[in-house]
Amino acid sequence: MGRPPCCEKTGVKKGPWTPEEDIILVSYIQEHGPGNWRAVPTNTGLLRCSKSCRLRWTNYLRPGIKRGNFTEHEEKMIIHLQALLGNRWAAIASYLPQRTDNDIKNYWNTHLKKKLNKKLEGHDQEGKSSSSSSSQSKISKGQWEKRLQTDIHMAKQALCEALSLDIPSTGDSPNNNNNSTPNLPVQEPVQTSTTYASSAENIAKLLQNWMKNSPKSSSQCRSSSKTTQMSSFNFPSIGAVSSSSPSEGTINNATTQEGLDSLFHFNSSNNSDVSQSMSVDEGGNFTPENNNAAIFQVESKQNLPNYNFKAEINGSFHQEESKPNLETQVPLTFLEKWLLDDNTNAQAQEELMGMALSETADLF
DNA sequence: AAAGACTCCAACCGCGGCGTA
DNA sequence: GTACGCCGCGGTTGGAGTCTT
Repeated sequence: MGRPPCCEKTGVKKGPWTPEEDIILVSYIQEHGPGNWRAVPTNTGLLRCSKSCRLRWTNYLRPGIKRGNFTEHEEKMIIHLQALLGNRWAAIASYLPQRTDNDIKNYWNTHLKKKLNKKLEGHDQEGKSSSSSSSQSKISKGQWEKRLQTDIHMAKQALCEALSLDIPSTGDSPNNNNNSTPNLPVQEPVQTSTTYASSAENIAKLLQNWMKNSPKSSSQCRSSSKTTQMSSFNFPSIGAVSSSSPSEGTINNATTQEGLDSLFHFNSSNNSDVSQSMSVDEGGNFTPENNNAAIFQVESKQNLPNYNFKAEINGSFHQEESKPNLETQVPLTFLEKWLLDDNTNAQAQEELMGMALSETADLF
């Protein structure tokens, strides 16, 4: 019949992840690659449910995540995509591969919503003051969105039908993630070769913070970028944590210098996805082998489901999503073309972004 | 300086789709 | 065909940090 339960509800740790847990998770994924989340807690000895592990990886530890402020361009992208797709954050995030859906969702809820509300209110005030508003401006936002979504839906259906004749299967895309636009022909909008800050940098920061934190304090402090700097470093005993998983040797190695090297020098030859260059000095201090940012060399490996990276010497990444070239001859609406276009058309995007929503509505 | 209000975001929860036994 | 588990998604929450009074 069915499978064993995902995870026992009892004895599962909740709350913020400690740096130690992060290290264990990262090293495990480095070894085995992402996926098969159910096996992660049992194999690593982490007292976390598989869901929590997956979330931690996808939202925080995963390579390629950009942190910090959203750029104006990203902001505009999100606003427009939200207008198009609604609160389908995963779909929106697929157009901003450096950002997680959680990040985008948070940013929307905390910043953009308010921003737009203010703008909307301002517009309302203007509308009230000037009675001779155009007939178009009378269309409420809700109506406009409905119309937009209907149009998109119809366009997608037409595209899907057309593609089903021309392309036997589009399901092989490694990024075909069952998101809410499954029928959209996936010429993935993400950059085929985009340079951006290493998110492995996140892990570097994390590791640096962790190195600076004492194990005791680390359980108190959050492992986010907000983590306060600690003055001393005591290397925690990861081996102790991994004692519950004797079958996994890699984690036990981490207590030795060799183990550390193997931990920080991601260069697995099988299906591991990341390779990093870092060093740990005599005092156990973690030092990236470059001045400011740690260099993580992340190379494209074959079996990686989602992310292939090429590293540059300056520590930035090229993300090369190995997607099938689904160049189609099917006519697209202007806006969908724009959405499906890659980021090399930044200027065109900027122009489109500059348009008012009411203007983009005319494109349909 | 202290207390309360507010902001932000990592993490949790619950649901639905899909795959598997 | 059915039941069950896994995975991914969107909504929500908890609490640390920051701002205001």
